[in-house]
Amino acid sequence: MTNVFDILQERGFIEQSTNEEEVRELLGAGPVTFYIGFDPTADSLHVGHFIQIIVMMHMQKAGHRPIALIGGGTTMVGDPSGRTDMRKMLTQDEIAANGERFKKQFSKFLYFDDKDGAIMLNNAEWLLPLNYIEFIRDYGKYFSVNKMLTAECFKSRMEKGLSFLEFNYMLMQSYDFLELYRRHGAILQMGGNDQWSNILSGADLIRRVEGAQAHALTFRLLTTSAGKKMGKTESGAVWLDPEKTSPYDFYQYWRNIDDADVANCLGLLTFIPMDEVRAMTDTAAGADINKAKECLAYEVTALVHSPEEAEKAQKAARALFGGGGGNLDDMPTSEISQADLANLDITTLLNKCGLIASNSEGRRLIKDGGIYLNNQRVSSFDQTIGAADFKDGYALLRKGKKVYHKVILK
RNA sequence: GGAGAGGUUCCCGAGUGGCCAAAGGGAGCAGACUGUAAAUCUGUUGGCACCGCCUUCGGUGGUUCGAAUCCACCCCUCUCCA
Repeated sequence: MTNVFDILQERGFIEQSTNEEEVRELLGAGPVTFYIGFDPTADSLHVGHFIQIIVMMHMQKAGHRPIALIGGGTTMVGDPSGRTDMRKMLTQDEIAANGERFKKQFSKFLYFDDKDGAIMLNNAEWLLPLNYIEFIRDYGKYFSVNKMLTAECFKSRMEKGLSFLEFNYMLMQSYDFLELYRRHGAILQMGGNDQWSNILSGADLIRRVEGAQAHALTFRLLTTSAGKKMGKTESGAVWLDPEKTSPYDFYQYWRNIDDADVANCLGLLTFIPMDEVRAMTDTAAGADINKAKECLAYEVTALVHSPEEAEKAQKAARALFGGGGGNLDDMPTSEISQADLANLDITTLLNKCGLIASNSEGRRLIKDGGIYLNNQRVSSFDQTIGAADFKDGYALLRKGKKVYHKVILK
């Protein structure tokens, strides 16, 4: 059987490890219990988390045991890594509620059932009851402030300022690793490359306290070829929760990524064998790359939502962009009543559908020629909408080239 | 605690009494060209009953015909000193 380390490497995940050879051997030798932490700072996981989940899936497939750690405790502190300012403080209730949402989402991707299955834990369990004096006496003594200050994750904050609260984050995460080592024999922590210093610090703590060797392995963050973080849209992150990012929008996000990022994403976000990925993208010149994009969009949507949802999204997208035919049932839709129809103008309608944030924006868009009703450019912002615009009971609104919205007249 | 610098529209960052809804850049949005791509060019980016009106420049008061700009107090951030 192929060593999962090689798989991860081939697919482009691996960025840094404590010792490449040792970690590789470790993963080849037998089942390893490892963990990845997720701080519940929002009410849904997003694609940045998804890449970590994919890693856990690869690892579980290879016979290793994942611990999905929900950071109910660490979120109380807030990770300063990769941030230029302090995070918004969340209340304990919000954190707990978010943690519950995470929990549900995880169960979709990993097996937790049997005794060898994945484990889901929340570090609130051991972090919240910690006693301050006891903790800093027993563990604080192992941390060198001088050394911590040289860590990359703090360096960037030396100018903008770093509160003592956030400075403690590294200790909390390190303690997690130690706790999971003690409870479940976890000897490997993985995470995004921004977690490198936090993870290392935990491995150090285990060595100092327990005299045992623990390992760190970090992955590339999901970035575009231009180095920008992926998974962001104008309306925020690309969420895994279908309520927050509809399967259609999710599909479209991947369908629209840059040519240069397709191969990358196929490696990181799907399970398509790498030789197929290469076959699809290596030679794909010009418009052929679109096939690879469709494949990517379909696969990721199928994984995150379901093959049925992916199918629907694909059909809707093809119907809209492929020119005629196809099924318009699965695109974003609003309903209006006969009563709404009285004196209904285009701006009001756009507003109702959530396509514009203000009437001013609507005016602007119409002035710029960016609004279409039933594929006819709208030229006046006070154009009225009547029953005649609803052929077959619906009207098709479009904003710009890509944002379609169906309005059903009830 | 002391001294200094600073808090401006989504972000960075100009602006130091009227010509400021506020330069410039980034980012977003739209148009053209395309492959639902990139690059490029153009337009645009507080709100509204939109040739006009209303609300914005950390907060609260004040000076003034008029304040993002001046004054007072307060809050917050950074740097140096303790």
